[in-house]
Amino acid sequence: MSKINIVLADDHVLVRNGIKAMLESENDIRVIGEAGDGNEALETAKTLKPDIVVLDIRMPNMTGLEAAAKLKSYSPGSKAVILSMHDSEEYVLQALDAGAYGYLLKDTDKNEFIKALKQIHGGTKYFSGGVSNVLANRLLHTKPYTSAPAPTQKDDQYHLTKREKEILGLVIDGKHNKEIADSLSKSVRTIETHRFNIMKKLEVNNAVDMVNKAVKENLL
Amino acid sequence: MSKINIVLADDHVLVRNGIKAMLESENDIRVIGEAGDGNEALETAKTLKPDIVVLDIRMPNMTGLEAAAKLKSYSPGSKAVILSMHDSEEYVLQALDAGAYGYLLKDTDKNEFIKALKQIHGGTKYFSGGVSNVLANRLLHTKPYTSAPAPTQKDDQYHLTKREKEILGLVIDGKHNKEIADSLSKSVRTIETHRFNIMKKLEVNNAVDMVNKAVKENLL
DNA sequence: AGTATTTTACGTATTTATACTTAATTTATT
DNA sequence: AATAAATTAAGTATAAATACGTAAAATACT
Repeated sequence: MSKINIVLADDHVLVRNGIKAMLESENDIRVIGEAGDGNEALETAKTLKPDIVVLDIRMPNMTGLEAAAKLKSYSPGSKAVILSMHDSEEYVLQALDAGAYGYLLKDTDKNEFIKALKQIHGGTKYFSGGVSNVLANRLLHTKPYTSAPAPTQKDDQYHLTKREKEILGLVIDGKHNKEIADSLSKSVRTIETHRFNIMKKLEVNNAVDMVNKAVKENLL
Repeated sequence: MSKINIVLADDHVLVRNGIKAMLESENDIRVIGEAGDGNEALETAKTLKPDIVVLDIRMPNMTGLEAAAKLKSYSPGSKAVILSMHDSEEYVLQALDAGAYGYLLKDTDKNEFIKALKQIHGGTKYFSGGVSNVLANRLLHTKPYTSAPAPTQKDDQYHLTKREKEILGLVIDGKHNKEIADSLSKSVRTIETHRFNIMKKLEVNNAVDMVNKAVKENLL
């Protein structure tokens, strides 16, 4: 069996070196190229036709997500893997949407990283355990992901503050105001105020509709 | 911080011992109970109220999946984790549907296992990397999982009458009791009685949870 | 025809949510 | 330092939901 050829794209040389060192011990994996930004990653992939391109999500010129989406037209046989520090739902879903074969968190340990690369090379997607949560919840709440709904002003129309989102989340979990108040060490009146404000913002007039709308508009 | 209390359910003593040995080194995790089949797992959970119940998928009397589904009524605070040898799509999706917080493959290594338990204890779902593929594909190919064919007697546990379902549907639509009463030409008291009965049947104690459970259990 | 289930609805009491307003603190932003 | 935004929380009033128990009709099932 031939080695798995990798191209690493990350704007920090240090990070690239770290990953390279990590992979060096594994002798069926080989880093054949590196890139410092999205464009370069695509060009390198086009030239070297690696099996896998590891893309940092945050890079100059072009993000890893954009690069992942374009990868197949530069090197059809290469598979993109997104590397990220965050387990943000948006990112994970966008990665999926961009056709990425994996989404790895930066705190993934060596063993898992290698396991993931091998699995992906075998054609199976791999999402870090820390991220599977996002997929699971998305599936449970059964909205198939419709690629990015242009977070223009819609985001503002229903703009909720951090605290409001937190409380909304607890309401969605079926918690009573009293429970929420206790768990946040706040007065029940405060929670009531927040709920009132949330309902006003969402233009609804009862808790169930509030939850409905929150889920529908994905405000959590 | 207190330890994470675990109950292990697997029909093979050897497997239980293996897992126990694996977890022993971790000093914020403690195995407080064991069970050899699904029924026993539920009874043990009811008594010991562990944080997490690790359930082998294949067990005598009751499978891990069934036990996971019933766990919340035996020990509401406990989270179920399914342990399986297979990454079968059906199993994974059924685990999700049963409300499990995780799905771990039996070849999961020690580090990952512990990471998973901690993460799950923190309230975040964890699905083995080898399994995330299933979730990802399911999401991409966008058929939201419609809970398995005929859930045998589960149907009976939460059996709602036609009227109750009708009213539940209206509640889910965010209607107030007054509106429901008007649209059905019934008294508000009647609607209240129905709601009370529905909530008793679903073992919940507020409207949002009623809706949550109804959606989750697909009772409409 | 007789029994079981479902649907309807009242009583009574308690709790919780809704509907606003106002306003004192914190925390961010410029 | 000044302004804006967010968080907290009170007042006051009304409306609605929750928690049972009880029970008369209407339907369904054997």
